[in-house]
Amino acid sequence: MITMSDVFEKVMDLAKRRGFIWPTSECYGAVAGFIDYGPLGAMMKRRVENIWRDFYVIGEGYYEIECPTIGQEAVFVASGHVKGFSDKMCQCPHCHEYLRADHVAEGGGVEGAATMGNEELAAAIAPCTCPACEEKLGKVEVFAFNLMFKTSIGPGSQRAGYLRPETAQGMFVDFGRLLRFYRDHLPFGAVQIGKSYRNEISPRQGMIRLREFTQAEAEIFVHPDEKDHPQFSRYAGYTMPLLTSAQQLGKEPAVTMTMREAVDRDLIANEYVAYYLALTHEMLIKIGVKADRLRFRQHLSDELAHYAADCWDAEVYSDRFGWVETVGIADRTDYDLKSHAGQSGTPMTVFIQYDQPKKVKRRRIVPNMSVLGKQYRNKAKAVFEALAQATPDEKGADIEVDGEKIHIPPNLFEVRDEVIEVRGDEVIPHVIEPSYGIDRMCYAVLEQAYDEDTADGETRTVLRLAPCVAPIQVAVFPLMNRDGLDTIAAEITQTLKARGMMAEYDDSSAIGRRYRRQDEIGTPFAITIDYQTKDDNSVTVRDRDSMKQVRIAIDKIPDTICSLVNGSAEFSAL
RNA sequence: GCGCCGAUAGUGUAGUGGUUAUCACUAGGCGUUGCCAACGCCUAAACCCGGGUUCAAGUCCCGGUCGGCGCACCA
Repeated sequence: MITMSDVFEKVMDLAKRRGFIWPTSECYGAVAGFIDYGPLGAMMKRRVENIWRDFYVIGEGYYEIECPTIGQEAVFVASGHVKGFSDKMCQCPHCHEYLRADHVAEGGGVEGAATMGNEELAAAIAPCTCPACEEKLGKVEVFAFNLMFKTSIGPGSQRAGYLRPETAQGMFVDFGRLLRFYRDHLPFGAVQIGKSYRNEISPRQGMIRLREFTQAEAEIFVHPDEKDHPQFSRYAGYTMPLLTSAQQLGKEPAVTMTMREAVDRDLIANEYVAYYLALTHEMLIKIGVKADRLRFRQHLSDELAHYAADCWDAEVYSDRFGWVETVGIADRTDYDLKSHAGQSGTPMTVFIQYDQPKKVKRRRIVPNMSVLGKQYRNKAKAVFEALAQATPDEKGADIEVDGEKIHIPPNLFEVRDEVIEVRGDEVIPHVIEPSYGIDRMCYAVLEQAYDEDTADGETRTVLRLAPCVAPIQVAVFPLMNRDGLDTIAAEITQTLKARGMMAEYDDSSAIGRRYRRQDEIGTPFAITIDYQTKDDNSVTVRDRDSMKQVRIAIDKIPDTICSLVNGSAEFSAL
């Protein structure tokens, strides 16, 4: 282990130098909040994404969909992003500091700032002092800063579009199609991996806060009364440290307990949330996050979105940035589907059939259309509607239409009591949403993998990447670049590639240098062809972390390397 | 956005306003080399961008961009 105060800089340096990530469009000057993944970074990121797919698409059976990254305005009106994703801001005329206008107002004792319009708020904060320079603000302009990138769709810019600030909305608006795809059954889920965009005011911290970033989100639609996960037994006994809201308020350390216990004690809202907390824990460990640098923190009531029933963040500890929110797992209730149903006019419900149809008594009031229609003419429709809701007695029914009280005598309608069969309910599903920040996961993987040790008195830089996320899975070296060793090495490389392995052949310079080069980019295994190979068809396999070597037969190479990379075999057991 | 600090080959760096911009590593070529950054020879490669001051700017000044830190922001 190394103790380095600034792993961040070393990791970023290595990332730039060896082609993991670098600033975008450097020849024109980079742009804050945007990065390029280089050859090795893009490869590693795909591996992380594919492990995510293994868990959600293959494991859970939630199919992946792909929606546009530009959405029309209505989508984000419904989601609340057009209104709620913007902050009311103002600029101090004295020190030119940008300030949150509503925060200034609250600090100055103004009530109801959150609901004020821009002009009203500007007037309200005029007597307040600037929190930065403590001058009296006076006349300022309050303006909205929306964190969404806005664009226009088609010529003439009649139609507003936004770059999506999250992938989630695509799955919500596709609800009807997805429901039919899953043959009208709850629960079901859909997932999406893709770019999202937020026009951050001041992005910082390398790849932690980006203006364009990759999200992997799952939207799991469940019956609101059935939040027990059918496969919960898989994780019922799974333990991990939980930092509940109570623990945080009491400044107590995280508690470790099983998921079963956490749900039973109501620390986690339901089995679904608990299941995905555990699944997330398992996945983050698999990609190489260290258990002691991973915790799950529950949102406090004041940071919980108003519609959410429960929300937990998986936080990964960074030497540079402290605890970084990397995954969010929320029970979003029926908020999103309700919003889109309301905005679009399309019902977003599932018909849940009863085991037995219910017989329900119903009173129906049938108006005498021909008489009432003539009598009330253009008001007739409103009269019929009011009458249907009325509770008539033997003297007739008293209704009110447009403020006018109307008496309908009993001979102008008929009251029918009937028994009808109700076969089920229309239910708005609740949504369980695990949402992963892929870029942050990649950063965590790199930072935690970075290590320096001493080999032969020299410092060795080594990325201890989990074999399953390492960009290059195996390197193949001929000990000498002659005597046929190079052709044997080239053949082995081809064989490995034919098995789908990312194998790299290298015959340049000294063998030690080649090992070091691969150590630095995290290649877990190296095969060396030496003179003994020509005698007995065996090669050495070298382990990156221990630098130990074992001999294996050439024909065993593909199977052995595959098992080592996918984790079904350990090097130490060879 | 504000404030402070910084920016020189791929990386890390030296560089009092005045020669052909220093050194190391890295990378490429050739040779050598029987397992962990070996060696020899050769080669490639940089003053962030735009103004200004000056006879002369990598160096001083102003603006911008990017990066780091603090503030603010982070549905």
